[in-house]
Amino acid sequence: MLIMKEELEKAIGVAVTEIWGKEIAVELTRPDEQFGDFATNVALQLAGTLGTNPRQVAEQLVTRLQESGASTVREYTIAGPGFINLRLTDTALVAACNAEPAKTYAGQVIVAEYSDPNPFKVLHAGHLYTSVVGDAIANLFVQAGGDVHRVNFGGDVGLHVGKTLWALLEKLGGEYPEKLADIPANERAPWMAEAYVRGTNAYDDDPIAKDAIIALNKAVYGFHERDDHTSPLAQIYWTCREWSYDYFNEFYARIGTSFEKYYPESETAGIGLETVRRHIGEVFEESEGAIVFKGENHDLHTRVFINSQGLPTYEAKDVGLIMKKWDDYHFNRSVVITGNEQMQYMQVVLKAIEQFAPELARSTTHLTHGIVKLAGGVKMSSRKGNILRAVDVLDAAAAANKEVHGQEDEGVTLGAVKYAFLRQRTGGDIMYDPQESVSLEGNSGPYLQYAHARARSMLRKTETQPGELTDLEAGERSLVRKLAEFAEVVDKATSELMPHHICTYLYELAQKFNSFYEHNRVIGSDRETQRLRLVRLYADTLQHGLALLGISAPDQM
RNA sequence: GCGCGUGUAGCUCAGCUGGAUAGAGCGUUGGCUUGCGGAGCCAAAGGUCGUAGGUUCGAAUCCUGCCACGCGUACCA
Repeated sequence: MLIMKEELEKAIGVAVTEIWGKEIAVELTRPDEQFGDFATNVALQLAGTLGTNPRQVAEQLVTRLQESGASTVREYTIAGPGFINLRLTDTALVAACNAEPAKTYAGQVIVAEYSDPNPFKVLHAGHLYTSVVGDAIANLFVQAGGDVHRVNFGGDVGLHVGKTLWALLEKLGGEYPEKLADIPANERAPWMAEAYVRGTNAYDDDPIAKDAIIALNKAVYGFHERDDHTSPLAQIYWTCREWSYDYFNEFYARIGTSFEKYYPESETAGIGLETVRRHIGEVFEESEGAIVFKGENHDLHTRVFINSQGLPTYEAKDVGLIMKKWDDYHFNRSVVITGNEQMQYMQVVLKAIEQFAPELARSTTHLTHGIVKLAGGVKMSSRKGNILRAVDVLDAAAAANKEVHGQEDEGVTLGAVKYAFLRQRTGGDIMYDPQESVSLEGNSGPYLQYAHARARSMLRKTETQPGELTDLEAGERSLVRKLAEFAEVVDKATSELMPHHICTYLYELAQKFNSFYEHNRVIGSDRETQRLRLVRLYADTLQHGLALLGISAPDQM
């Protein structure tokens, strides 16, 4: 389709040049179905510079196109103030359905970093959201031919570790790593999460605890520097760190994503520190005892990269991360997905990197999203940390699904959550309503899954083999027209890194099909082979689109 | 204060590289079932696109002011 569309745009551009001697970028758009398959407003654009009536311009252009235009176009019409609408031949339209999305990233190495949970802490709703979005975006790169590497970054060192460790010691009654064996595997994550909350409160309320936590934080850096795995405290640290990664992996497996590499901060801190120090004077400078990057010179904020104690801040660790990713992958493009509270922060980091490694900064894209809000609110106990956890969201969806559907179905529950997250444009906060997401009516993941299952069911029901699609009837043509848009929609979602376009499209497609289905018999009709082909095309397209979103398309539900 | 972002129907959202009557879903109202999975389809009601200006043949879309909310604004991430 893309190729055909580009050819048509080019042909119109050539005609314009031949008639008026002007170069103009022609862009075909998708008009309302009543007008045609493609439309262009070139006549309106030209009328201004030519000083003539747009409809006259359109007529002149259409006459020319009718003489020498593409064979894929059946007719050109002029409408409204001077739009030119094109209607394709059935053959061209059907051919367009089989077009593959563009392989924009063929042969390119892409690193997608998302999710980024911190060891020793709980996974919250934001991690679920960013994981779902990141996974879908990574899928788009894969679809476009990229060699995609999914990676994850998290703080296995830092104050939050000290806080958790402090409370863990209290729970254990001291540095007794052997007591960890008493914690059952399924209680480890909540046990640690609770410790983090307790440690945080102690840090804020109790000066003595605060000093102890700061000391613990320093001690943890020491475990990495000395490669200490044997001292009692180190044993507790490494074991709990491992527990965290187990907990993350279990969660990712549940939601159907996985990462090929974790970059713990402990591994990026050193290289970050080193890199920043190497560029003191040219890029970074000393200020009030710290090493900073003067963002003011670039219309950004000044930020600290190495604090006055000589420790790397997150800024330096992020510098290290980008350097490390580069060493590991030599990527063509690196995408980092985080919450939008980090947007301006990341601009500073990238601007700093641009000063000494411009190609790295240029090939790095930072995408941000908002936070997940639960419709109707949810009871959040301060004992749990007063946050909406990832499992709370999944459990709410599962409960709603069970209530409506009468049974548990992880595939449907996940489809509901993922679709609800992805159908909204990435960037702003999103409102999640569990009831609505599983409702199976309206714009939901399960609606699409069901639509797919129903189509597959029809294909199962008959022995007749799908045939060629020709001489389309009105209802069929309308559906084919929609199917032909798929590749374009995927391309748009890929170039903008906006998966929601696919959601919007799939829902419109399903509505189109349901309408067709309601008014046209397939099995047993005299156009059965043709329509079966249409049904299969539809089911395949739905399945393909859902797969890009990371949503399963069961054959039966 | 400054910077970034958001503001579209009762609710949740598309549309935002300017174009043809501003689109969906939920909810509301009415219709369709002796049929391939009715978890559907058809239809109606509902919007001064935050607000005031500006640019343009044409603005939800671009520019400016203002209002509301969110985030950021040096040693957190």
